[in-house]
Amino acid sequence: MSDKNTEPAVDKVDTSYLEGLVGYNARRATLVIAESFLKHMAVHELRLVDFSVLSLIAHNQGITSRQLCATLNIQPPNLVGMVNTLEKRELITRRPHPHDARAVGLHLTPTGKKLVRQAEQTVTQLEDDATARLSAAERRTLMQLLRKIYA
Amino acid sequence: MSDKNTEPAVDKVDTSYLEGLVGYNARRATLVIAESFLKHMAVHELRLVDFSVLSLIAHNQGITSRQLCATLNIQPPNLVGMVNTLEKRELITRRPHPHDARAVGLHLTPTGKKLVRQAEQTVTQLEDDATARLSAAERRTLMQLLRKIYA
DNA sequence: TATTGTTATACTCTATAACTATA
DNA sequence: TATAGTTATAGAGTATAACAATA
Repeated sequence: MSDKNTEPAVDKVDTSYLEGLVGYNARRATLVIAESFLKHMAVHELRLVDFSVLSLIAHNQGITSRQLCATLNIQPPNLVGMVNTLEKRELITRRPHPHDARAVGLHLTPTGKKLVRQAEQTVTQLEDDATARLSAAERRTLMQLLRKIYA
Repeated sequence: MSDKNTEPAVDKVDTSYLEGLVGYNARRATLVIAESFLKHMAVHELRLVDFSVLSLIAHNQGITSRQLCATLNIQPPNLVGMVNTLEKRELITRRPHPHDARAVGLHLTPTGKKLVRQAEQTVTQLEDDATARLSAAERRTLMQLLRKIYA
């Protein structure tokens, strides 16, 4: 065949348009951190959402499932299994809510408290790694700017 | 029952720990933008990933499926259906790759080009809305800091 | 041997409808 | 009438194994 082939081939992919979007950059950064999170949290057998739930219970002893769902944007049916699993692992307990017989307060067990302490240390390390190329001031700026988008 | 109930109840949920994490803030911001994206892109019948694929083809005529997968972190089997759908909608065409008979070059049709132009305008508007509380300088800083995390 | 594109398939994540007990 | 927690279920999204055609 003669070589006057006019079909274009792509050498290096031009991503400049997408890189000009905040959404694209936020998504890529989030995925990188989430991947690191998944890997580092494997030793504790926790996923991202499990850690968020445990940490919120740790800092809000007696929080209800509904409050967790509202805070983390989880649908109530999707939380049920997670809470059951955490309870079976004896990381949390359900106790009656003081003012509302429909609701159940969630509390950490001593084992749960210990795990949260360890997991939060892991997260601190992981966050330091992920933001290693940022100064402390840049890190604060970044979180401030992100909050302006979602809050 | 006597009211010396010692069970704690949570009034306002304390999220300060999670808000101190870059990953948490990045995730929340990403979800807010993604939700807006989904809503605004509904008129074009495009999801986030469809737009990314179309936009990359627009700026890289002749790009292959593999290159799209590598750029967007998609598994090849998951791209097949998307490309088929876009082809059925007559937004893209497959043409032989000039140097590699295994590969297929992806190209926009005139209809596809028109849709990408419209969709990119929608995205610009949407990004402006999402970052309305940021100055132009802050927007640039935000993208720069996010890139330092994932690049 | 390695890579492109593909099929089949499974697993996770997320969303909705409907029920019960209580407010 | 509304809300908390739950069950069942469906739909997206994402991942792996294996194959034919070509490098």
